[in-house]
Amino acid sequence: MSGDYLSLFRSLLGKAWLPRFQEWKQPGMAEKILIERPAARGHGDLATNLAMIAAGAVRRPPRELAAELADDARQATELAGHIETVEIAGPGFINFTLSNKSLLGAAREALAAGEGFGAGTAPKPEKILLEFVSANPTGQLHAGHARYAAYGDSLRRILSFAGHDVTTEFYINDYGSQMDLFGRSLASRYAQELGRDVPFPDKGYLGDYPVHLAMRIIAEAGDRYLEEADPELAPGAGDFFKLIGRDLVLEEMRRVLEEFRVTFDNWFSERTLHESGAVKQSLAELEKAGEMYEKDGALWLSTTRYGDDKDRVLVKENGELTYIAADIAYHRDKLSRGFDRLINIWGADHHGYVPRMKAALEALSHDSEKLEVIIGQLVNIVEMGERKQMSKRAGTMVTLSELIDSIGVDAARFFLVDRSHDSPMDLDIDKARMQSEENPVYYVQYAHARISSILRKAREAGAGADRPLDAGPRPELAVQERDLILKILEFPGAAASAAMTRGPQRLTAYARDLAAIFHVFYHNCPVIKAESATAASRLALCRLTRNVIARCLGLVGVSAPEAMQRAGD
RNA sequence: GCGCCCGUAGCUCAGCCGGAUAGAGCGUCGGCCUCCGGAGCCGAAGGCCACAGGUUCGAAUCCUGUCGGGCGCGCCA
Repeated sequence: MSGDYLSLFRSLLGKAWLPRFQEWKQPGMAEKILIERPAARGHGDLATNLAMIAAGAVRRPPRELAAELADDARQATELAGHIETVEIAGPGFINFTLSNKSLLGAAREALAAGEGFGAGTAPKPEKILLEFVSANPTGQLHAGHARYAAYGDSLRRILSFAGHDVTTEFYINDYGSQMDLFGRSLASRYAQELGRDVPFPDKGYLGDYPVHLAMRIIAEAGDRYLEEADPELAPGAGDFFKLIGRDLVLEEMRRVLEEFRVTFDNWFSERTLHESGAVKQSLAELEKAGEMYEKDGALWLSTTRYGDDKDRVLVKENGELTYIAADIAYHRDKLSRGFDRLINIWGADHHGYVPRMKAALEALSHDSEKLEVIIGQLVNIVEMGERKQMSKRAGTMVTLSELIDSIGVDAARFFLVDRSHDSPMDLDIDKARMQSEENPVYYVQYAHARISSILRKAREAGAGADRPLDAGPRPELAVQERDLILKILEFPGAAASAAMTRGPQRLTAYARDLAAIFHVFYHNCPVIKAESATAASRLALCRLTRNVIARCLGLVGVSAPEAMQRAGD
């Protein structure tokens, strides 16, 4: 946790106050110290509400406790040099004003920490498997997938930065009745394109996409598979085509995801679980553990024993396996790979599935606490002020590819991740396109470009752009300069909070704040034009600010440009 | 009917392990470019934090209920 000044300050306070906690017989109090930035400027740089928390336990007036704590802080050798003033205010807040020297020292350390500033905040680093998107390989990725892709990939970056060992995985649902239907739809379109009438299956995959796939197959292989496409001649026609189709679809998905800056360490095929016997094996294990029973000709798993609201069928009456049978084997496989935690990102339409999956893991004597399912709310497409459901059939589907084309990767990723994953989102594609130039992402990127420009100018002028932050004495700091440093010092906390709450929007919000504070600093504090020592110090502060902005953007997969193109060009 | 999520400025949404005067972007109105990038800054208007109770010194935040919206409740995936 290098460069985390606020944590350091907290632990110094804990040390200074330890005798007082012992006197109050509240030895655990040090854990409860919460350091915040007060909302109002008159309330100092940092504040703690500890006296008010303690008042309840000690049964004494908060202001009285605050007075004692404030005295201790003023006299503590640990804090000497860090603190300018300590004041009590309101119902019992203790407000600290930090010394310029301490602030500059903190900024210097943050700069020296470089890439490591704010990294490694996880209290207990874990080996994590993060599974997301996992779309059926039967069509294109849509805006809903885009949301989960942006969210999941940001989470990968954020959790890794916090010190976790993260592996990402895309589960390919390439087995079962949907795939069969897809294969038969594709076979039919292929034959039809070649002039042979092979009937289109009932409830098959409509739309242009299977037709495009068929045409691609023709472009590559001509009519070579024509006999294969006809179920009259080849009983396994669907099987043949679904595998070709799957590969084409996956290739396309991978390409679009990469363009969206989302990559997966593993692509895991459901089919392989059936072929390797892994599904049968986990069924046998459940059977052996006495967790299964037969009813109505089907095989059931007693998930109700572990909190599910009804038992679930694993083997259907007709002998086919249900989706969850394979999913159990899949999660068993994940756990066998030695992960401390499995994080799954599922759409809200799958949330009812969580209890049965956890129950299944319990039935296999696994700790279901290891499975963390994050439910992402859905994306509504808004057109002409009207909400439409995302539907492949109704043609109201906006694809990831279209989204990238209309607003670009940066704006799309920032937009998708800027609101919390558990509130539903409206996406008006036309509005998004029109407003793309006013997207908040540019506000943050502009600050980065502006700083880059200042640093370029300084370097050209030989103004010492690379001099260390503490070059020369700097007894004075402008308020805007103090605000900027204090905001930067919040970064490790923001990154930690984003990781802990699985909330990338903490970082986009933080980045916006930081950019705003930088713009204010810029308008009030000359950098290059300041006298030499001040200029050197401010240039270093600019570098630090740029690093942090770039880091925030990088953690959500958004680029940090050295220069912005002018709007309207 | 039961379960999960959401209800905060005109719009899109942060804040939700309780804290001081509730924030941002967009939109509206008024200022600021001989000066390091005006995609910026400064100011103004705009809020019973859905509603009603409860816990607390203190509630947008925690608990209960009501209303409104989304999503589930398959031998589909």
